[in-house]
Amino acid sequence: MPVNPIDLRRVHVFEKATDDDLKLLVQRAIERSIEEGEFFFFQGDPATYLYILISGRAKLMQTSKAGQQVNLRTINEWQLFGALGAVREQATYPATAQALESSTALAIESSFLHEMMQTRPQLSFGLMQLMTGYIQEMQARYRELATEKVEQRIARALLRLVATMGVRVEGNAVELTFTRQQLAEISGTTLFTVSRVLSDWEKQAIVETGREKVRILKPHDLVQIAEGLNKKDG
Amino acid sequence: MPVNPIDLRRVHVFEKATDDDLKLLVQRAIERSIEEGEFFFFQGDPATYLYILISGRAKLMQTSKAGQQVNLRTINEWQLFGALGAVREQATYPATAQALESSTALAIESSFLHEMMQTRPQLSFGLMQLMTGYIQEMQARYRELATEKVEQRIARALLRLVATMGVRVEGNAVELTFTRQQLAEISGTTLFTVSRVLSDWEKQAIVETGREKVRILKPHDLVQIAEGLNKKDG
DNA sequence: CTTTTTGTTTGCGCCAGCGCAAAGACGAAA
DNA sequence: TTTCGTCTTTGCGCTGGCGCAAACAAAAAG
Repeated sequence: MPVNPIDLRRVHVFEKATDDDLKLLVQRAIERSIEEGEFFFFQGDPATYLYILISGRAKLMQTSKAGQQVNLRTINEWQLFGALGAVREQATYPATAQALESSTALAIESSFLHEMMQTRPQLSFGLMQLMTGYIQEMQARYRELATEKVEQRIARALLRLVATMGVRVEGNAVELTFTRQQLAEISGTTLFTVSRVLSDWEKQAIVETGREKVRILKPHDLVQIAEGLNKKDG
Repeated sequence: MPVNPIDLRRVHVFEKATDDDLKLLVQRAIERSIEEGEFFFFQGDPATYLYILISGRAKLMQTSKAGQQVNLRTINEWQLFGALGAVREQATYPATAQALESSTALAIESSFLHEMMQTRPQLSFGLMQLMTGYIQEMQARYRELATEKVEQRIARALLRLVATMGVRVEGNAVELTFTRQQLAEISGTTLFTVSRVLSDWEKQAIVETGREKVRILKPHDLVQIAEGLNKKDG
């Protein structure tokens, strides 16, 4: 089903675009639907299209020569990804985008956005803001990985996920749908360690766990842990 | 001593700027010289100026609430830093910039560059390219930290430093000037571990070390190590 | 229903790398 | 030269967190 141009306003980068520009974008866009586990693009492919996720969920990940993977971030609805090609000619995607569930995205030619930005500074600023956001997030995550203990990192990962995609259930509990494996990748550890830590927290009634489920009962305690202030009842 | 506008071309972002624009920038710039160990700005300060390092060397670092530090990158001559404020109004610096040696930089008001970018798409693209470069580097470093062993990370850090600031000496050896502590911060480990690893490599004649000096004799061996292919004579 | 697949938990062994301490080496200054 | 401060090395003990294996649990498929 066709996308309403107005909906594109939900994409931060296009917040201040004119109605006409949005219409242009939608006209030039191709809709691509893929199944869970399939790929929008692979690391190393020429970055000819940029994508806007309109339904579903995807992840960006990076692989080293030795074949080891890390998750860079999770993409939710109305988020832009793969936009690098609009900046640098002949760029290749620095990461792989894989659908976490059946997903649909709008694909727009990178060169088209590039052209539009030539005459629309607002668009450039929008994209730059998106980029500075990434830079800051990556810097923060890098610092966390370098200086913090696993427990802190898992806590932080959970809090970040709550902010972007938590679903409020009864009371002030919030529920997340994630496998231990995914959580491990996000927080840079192993599924075993995640499982052990979550079991610990469950004993302390900070969370409730289930298959592919984490329900957060005491967010404040998680914040304490994330900031390294949980000096054993200090 | 005054900066020649033409020299600003050495800054990637200004590569394609007109002579007039460069002149404008220099006119609006303030020269700031600081001593080793002093600061251009602190994390959390309002990002009112952006800087171009014209001599010396500086580092960008980030501190967590708990006071732990990481180095984000080293800034060399003719590199732009602290440019975030030109993108987002009322932004604050997400990192602290400290001089590694006596350094001089041009300070330009963020709002001024912001204004210029309104009418000069080339400038925006230049800045975006800088940003995508950072994003990619941070992503790569994050992956390395998450998946690679210390030895690999130290090797990688050395190779990166060689590329940006290595000084060629006799033969094809390259020399770097860094304390073990700095190398440790860059590669996300401790000065002890760096020392041990370098001693190892010295025994294998891959490097020669001295006080604040690392001379790389066999870069190729380092590349092997960095890529995790040094399976004990595999 | 049964079987298969996918996800989770937990025990156990192990080791890379950290932290400390103490000694050594180098460079600068006097 | 000696002194002083900074940087480096190395031994030693310790532990956080990884990796494997095996059992268990829940969902999906048949």
